[in-house]
This record gives sequence, C-alpha cells and structure tokens, in this order.
Amino acid sequence: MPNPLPQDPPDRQSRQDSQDPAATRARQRLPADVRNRQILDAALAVFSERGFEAARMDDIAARAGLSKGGLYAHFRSKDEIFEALLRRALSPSDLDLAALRAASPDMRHFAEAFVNRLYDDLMRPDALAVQRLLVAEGARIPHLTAQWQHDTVEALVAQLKRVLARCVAEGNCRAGVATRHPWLLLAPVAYQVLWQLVFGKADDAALQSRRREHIALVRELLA
Amino acid sequence: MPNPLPQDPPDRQSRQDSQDPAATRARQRLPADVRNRQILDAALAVFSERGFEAARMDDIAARAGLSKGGLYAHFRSKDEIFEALLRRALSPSDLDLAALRAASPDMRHFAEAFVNRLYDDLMRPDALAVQRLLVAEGARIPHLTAQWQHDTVEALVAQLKRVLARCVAEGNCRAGVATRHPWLLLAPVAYQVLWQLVFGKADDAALQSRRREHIALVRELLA
Amino acid sequence: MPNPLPQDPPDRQSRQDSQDPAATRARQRLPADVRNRQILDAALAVFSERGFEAARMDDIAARAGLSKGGLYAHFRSKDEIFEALLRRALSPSDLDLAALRAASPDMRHFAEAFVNRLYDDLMRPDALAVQRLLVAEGARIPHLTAQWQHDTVEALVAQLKRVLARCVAEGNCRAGVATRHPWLLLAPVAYQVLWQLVFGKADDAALQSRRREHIALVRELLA
Amino acid sequence: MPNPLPQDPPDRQSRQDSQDPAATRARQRLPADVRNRQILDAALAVFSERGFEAARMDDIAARAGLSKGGLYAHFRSKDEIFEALLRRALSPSDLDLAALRAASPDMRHFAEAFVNRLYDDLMRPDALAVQRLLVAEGARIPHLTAQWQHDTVEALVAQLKRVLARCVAEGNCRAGVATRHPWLLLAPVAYQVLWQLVFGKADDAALQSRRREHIALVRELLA
DNA sequence: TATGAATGAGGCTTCATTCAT
DNA sequence: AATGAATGAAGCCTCATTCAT
Repeated sequence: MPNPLPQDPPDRQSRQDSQDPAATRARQRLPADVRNRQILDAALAVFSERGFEAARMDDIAARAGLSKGGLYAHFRSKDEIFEALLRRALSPSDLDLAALRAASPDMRHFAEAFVNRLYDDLMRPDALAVQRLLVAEGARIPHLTAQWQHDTVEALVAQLKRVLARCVAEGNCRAGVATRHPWLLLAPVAYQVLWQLVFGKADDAALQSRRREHIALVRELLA
Repeated sequence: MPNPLPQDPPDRQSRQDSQDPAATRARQRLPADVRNRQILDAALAVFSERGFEAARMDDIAARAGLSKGGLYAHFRSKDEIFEALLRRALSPSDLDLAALRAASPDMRHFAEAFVNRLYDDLMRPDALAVQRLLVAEGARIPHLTAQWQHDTVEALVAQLKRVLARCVAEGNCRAGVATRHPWLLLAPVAYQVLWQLVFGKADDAALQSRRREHIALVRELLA
Repeated sequence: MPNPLPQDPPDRQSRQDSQDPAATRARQRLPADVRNRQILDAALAVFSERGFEAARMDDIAARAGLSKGGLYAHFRSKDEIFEALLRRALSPSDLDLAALRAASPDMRHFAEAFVNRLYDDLMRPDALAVQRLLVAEGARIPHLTAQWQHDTVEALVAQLKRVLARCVAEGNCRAGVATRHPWLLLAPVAYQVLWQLVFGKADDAALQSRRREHIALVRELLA
Repeated sequence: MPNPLPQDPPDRQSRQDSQDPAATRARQRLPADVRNRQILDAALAVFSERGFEAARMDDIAARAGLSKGGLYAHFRSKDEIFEALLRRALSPSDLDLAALRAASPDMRHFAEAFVNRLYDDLMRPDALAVQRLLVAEGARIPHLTAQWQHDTVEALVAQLKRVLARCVAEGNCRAGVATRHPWLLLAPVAYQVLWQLVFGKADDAALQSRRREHIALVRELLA
C-alpha cells in the first residue's frame, strides 16, 4: 500500500545541528500540544500504512521524533493514540452548503464548487488515510464512526437535500431522482475514493478528468 | 467490526451426532481440496473480521475444523493462505453484459437487471469481506489487485461502454455523460459498498431502497 | 559442515522404473534388515551433518527412501535410531595388533602397517561422522561411550603396550617414553581427526603426508 | 554430556542479600558491555552443554540473569549470540613462543613451559567447551573457523617451526621428525582434548600424568 | 509395512508496556 | 518529559509422534 502520507519523519539527528552545547545534549522538550500533533500525524501515517496491529509503537515514535517510552508521557496506550487520532480526524466538517449555494449565482457554478469541495475534502492523502483506517479498523471506535455518520455524513446529505429542494422551488433545478435522493450526487466521489483505496495512486490528470465528469453528471441531473 | 461472514464455523463436535463411538474419536482425514476450501473459507472470515496481522492462525484452524499445526500441511504460511484466499476471491468475473442486454428487451429492464447483478455481486457478505481486505491489506498482494483491476474492473467498464454505444446507435438510449463515462453508472454501488464497509450493516429495507434509487438513476440518465 | 557422507540417498522414483505394473504401484517392502541398514546409514549422515536436535525425521526418512511414518515401523523413536546407530558404529574393533606384528617382520614395517590401519579406521568419512557424533552428542549414550572406551580404545592401548613390551624384550625396539606410554604413538591421528572435525576436508595429498610423518615419528621413537 | 562449565549461573535472588528492600525489587539495568559479557558467558555454557539447536534461549537468559525477551535488546537472534560467542572465543591467541624460548634457558625447560602453556590454553573447561562447539557446530561460522585456523593454529605451528629451527642451528636441539614436522609435538594435547570431549572428565591426577608424559616426549624428541 | 494428514507441545521472536535513570 | 533496557505475554511455525487408510 503506497504510503499516502509523504511528510518526512522529523530527523532525530537534526537536534544536534544546534550550536548550543546545552541544547545539544538536552532532550527535546516540546510544548505538549506540539508533541501531541506530531504524534498523531505520525500515528496516522503508520496506522494507515500498516493497520492497527502491525503498526509498532517504535515506528510511531521514530516518525514523531521521540523514543518509544516517550510516547507514554503523552498517551497511555496504543489504543488511546488510535482513538485520539480518529477523534481529531473525524471532527465535524464545517461545510456549509447553503453558504456555498449563496455564493454561487447559478446552478452550474454551484455544481462545480460543490464537487470541488468534495474532492478537496475526501481525496487528500491524509483524508484517504483516514478513510482507509475507517474501513480497516473502524470496529475499534464504533462510537466515533457512529457519531461521524450522524454529524457529518448524514448531515451533509440532509443539507444537500434542503439546498436542492429550495433550488427546485426556485425553478433553478429540475426535479428528478437526484433531487429526491441526493446521495446519488455524492456517489462518484465514493467510487473514486474506493478506487484509490484499492488500487493506489491514479495520476493527477486522470483524477481531474473524473472530477470534471462528476461535475458534468451533477449538471445534467439538475439542469 | 461486524463480522460480515455469518456462516457458522464447522462445529467440531457436531460430527459426534453419530452413534458410532469409534467415529467420535476418529481424526478427520479429508480430501485435500475439501480441506483447502474449508481453510480458505475460514481464513476469509477471520482475515476480514480482524485484518491480516490480528488474525490468529488458531482462529482460522478452529473455524476450519482442524488444529493449528494441521494448517501447515496445506499452506506453508499465513501469507500463503492470504494470497490463496485472494487469488480465489479475485478470479475473473463471468459477467457478460452483452448477453444481459440481449436478454433484456427494453432499456428499463436492462437497467434493472444490470444494477441487480452489481448488487448481487458486490454487496454479498463475502464480497464485502473481500473488499474490506482489498482496502486494508491490498498492499500485500499488489500483483493480484493489479490483475483484478485490469481483468475485471476495467473490463466491466469497457463492456458497459460497448453495450451503451450500441444502445445509443440503436436509438434506445439517450447519449449523455453516462454513455460517455459509464463509470458514473457504477458509482452508486461504490457508495453503498463504502457505506457498508465503514458503517456496518444497514438494514435490508434500506438497501433495497438504495438499489431501486440506483436503478431509477440509470433509467433517468439513459432514457 | 561439509557432509562427510557422500553416499547418495536412494532415489525414491527409481522404483517406478520397474516394468511390473503391480510393483509400480506397490509400496516398497524390503526385508527388515535391509531397511534397517538403509535407515541407520541415512541417520548417520543426517545426525552427523546437523546434530541430533536439528536432524529431522523427515530428512532421515527421505534419505533412507521411505516416508516419515515408515520409520516408525522400524524404530520406535528418534532416540532409538540414534542409539541403534551408535551401537552399530561402536561395535568392538577386530584390530589384532599381535597378529599385525606377527605379519610384520621388522619394526619399521610394523610401524607403517599399524599407522595405516589407524588412519584407515579413523579417518574414513563415516568414521569421522561417528566421532563428530561422539563429541557433539555423546552425552545421550553414556553407556555406549563408556563401553567403547573400555572395549576398544583402552583395549587398543593395552594391546599396543603388550606388543611393544615384547618388542623391547626381543631387542627390536628401543625402550623410551613411547614404549612406556604408548598412547603417545596414537596421538598424531587424534590431531588429524580433530583437525578434520574442526576444519573440514583437507586434501588427500596433505593427509598422506601427515600419515607418513606419523609413521616416521613412530619409527624414530622405537628405533 | 557433562557440563564442562562449572561456573554458577548468577543467582537472581542472591542480590537480595542487600538489606535495601527497594533494591530487592529493582530491575537490573546494567552497562551494555557487562550484560554482553554475562550473556556470552551464559551462552557458552548452554551451547556447549546442549549444542546449538537444543540450547534454549530461556536457559541462556536465566543463566545470564535476565528474561528471554531481554536478550533481544543485546543480540538480534540466537545465531547472532552464537557468532558473537565464537568471535570472542576465537580471538587470536597472544602466545609468543620466541619470548617463551628466550625466557627458558635450556631446552628441557622450554619443553615444559611450552607444553604447560598448551594444556593451560586448551584444557580449561571453557576452552574445551569452545572446542566442542567447533566440532559440533563449526559449520555455522565457517568464516570464523577459517580465520582461527589461519591466525592461530597455523600461526602457532609456524612459530614453533621457527623456534625449533633456531634451536637446531644453535646446537641445542637434535634435528629429527619433530623439528621438521612440529605439529607432531602438539599431537598429544589433541589426543587429550579429544579424550575429554568424548569421554568427559578424567581425574586431575591422570591429566597431570599425561601432561608429564607429553613433556617427556618433547624432550626425548628434541634432546 | 508404508503413507502422509493431523496433532500438540514447545521454541524463537516480537512488541506493548513499565520503570530506573 | 524523555530514554531505552527489561519484562512477559502471545503468535507463528516446526517437528516428533500417531493413526486412519
């Protein structure tokens, strides 16, 4: 599985570059929240690349720039890191479709803005990493997935339904399957996500084409 | 993660229903291909439920009705079981869209037959189990996923494209985004698959509705 | 460790060469003593090459031309094979130094005959294999080594002492350390044996030279 | 096989003689090189007693005073311990025969000093343990045995040859087989070593006699 | 006798977690 | 807070032995 998180592990030797001899010898003591973020970033990479069981605390530690034992100053266990990681990753989205619609004079423009937003949110490497984790290890955090389903995924469909209803009422959208069952408008991203998760990286050009085709579909269904 | 494979593990005691006390104690010596199938069935269940690393050879053995050591008379390692499992699961599909189209007088009927076939192929519990493995552990068998992508997934889209082209040529289908980019017609199943993989089992009624909505979409796009 | 036992494992396919269709299918049922010898030969090779623990019943069986289970028709356990093997290998030598002396008119001739006999007995590949086993695994069969020490090794030194005493009495040998402590006359073979066991095969030419030097030593000590 | 290494395993409880109850419970965290030495000492005992395969990591760990897992903080595998062990044991000897000769006014004295040194080097329990390993498991470390053969064994014979040549030149030694083929002067130790390896411990008195007989042989050959 | 699938005990190794420093 | 040696609980795999055929 290609590692979808290309950020470099912090170089453990780079501390030594400092000219300060005290700092050279001193252990790196960073503010807790910075360390926390480093650890969760590292954990996302490792968990997604290897899965929960195969991920080793050593790997996470190394990528986060500290030692295995050091992790335990910040998290009590591997499970706790995993949960914290997904809690952060699944924090409710701030996508406001009504605002997006308001900002988009005509429907064709909205279709584009909307689909672009979907791809930007879901097809980024770290978003794909999270989705891989949800598929592979979601059973470890049923409360979080359930909450995310309710607060984010279903909320998005509900928002979309309201926006489309108003669009139809205003005579700007054609009523049809898509306005009655708006999830169908999201389906193509799901197809792309699944493709990426199973087959790994498609080239960017192909992704752009698929995105444009998705936009065209939305336009055709709502025009 | 809800176990998507409800079939019971062969109960090792259930053989003892026999009245023959000798048979009660007898070791099972089965033909190699039968054992093979039992083992791969068991492995699919366990791997999909837990992932590769967390899967225990003990569990697979118990589910297959033999001892841990016994597995090694049939497969040389956990990895080999995994690969054999996916090799079997990803054997090329025999879906023949042209035949399906021929059997379906009108386009509306074809849409239904086609979508039903998709759901029957992809939403069965064991098919979902395989797809979960592809997402979670596909990196272990890149050659198999690549071959499956080429032989099955892309072949399906190509078939679909040919069928739709003829349909358009015959005047039975409307040309549109969907006929130009047939993957869009598949996207809703992907959405459903991803939903199942992430959120676990939706009730059957809901699934039926989504399937019907998918059919309606296809009809609207091709009518 | 180079395998000091070059004899080929019996080819398991060679049974099929028979034109007799019955025999072709029939399992090879050999006279018990033939099988026995095959098994012990195979066992000597495998035990010496790998040591007792690392030797696998499968390997012994394969080299003996039957299946693992088949071994158990002839021996009850791995230990039993090992003991039978050493019992056979350590059966008392028939070396008769008095006869050798009688056959050797002068002392110089006796020295040569005697040393040659030592090398022929102790430096053959299978004799070295046995000696390796005695060093590596002798603790498994203390009764056999003790008996061999008494019946063969010390008996040889005692024989030699008697022969040399008579030789001195006859005025054919010079009295000296060697006639008082005849083990010193044997020591050079021990050196060669140890060398072979530790460093593996020396070339034949080198061995011949060492043997001649040994003879020269004996002559110098007794002349 | 009689354990040739009588040193006691460090008793993990014996530290508790301390009156400090805190120390009683404390984990031992020793300097790496100390642990290293403890482990290799333990390994020599266990490997020599049982052979490589039959040696248990558990036993080595217990004898070294830590847990099985703890071994792996210092060595990556059983093989690595074995190699490190022999690398240490086979480090080139510092025996300097020329110096020994210089320190020994007459030849008779040199013979004694030289033979004593041989026995002190080769007949100590741990030296015998190493030699047993070389015979039983030398195939695992062919590079080390080859190097030892060259750097130590053959170097010794070469040194001896030079010393004897000068001794002859000075008129202090009689020229003979032994001065031409000095390995013959070493042979009696080989006999003793092989005897010990095969028959286990002879009593000390017997060993002393054999040593004196060896010295007498050397004197007789060189006088 | 011979076969080889099956068993079950046990070994090497890994790794989350702890803790002395 | 940080380190890393140490622990101890598994897990994968091997292999002597058994036994149905």
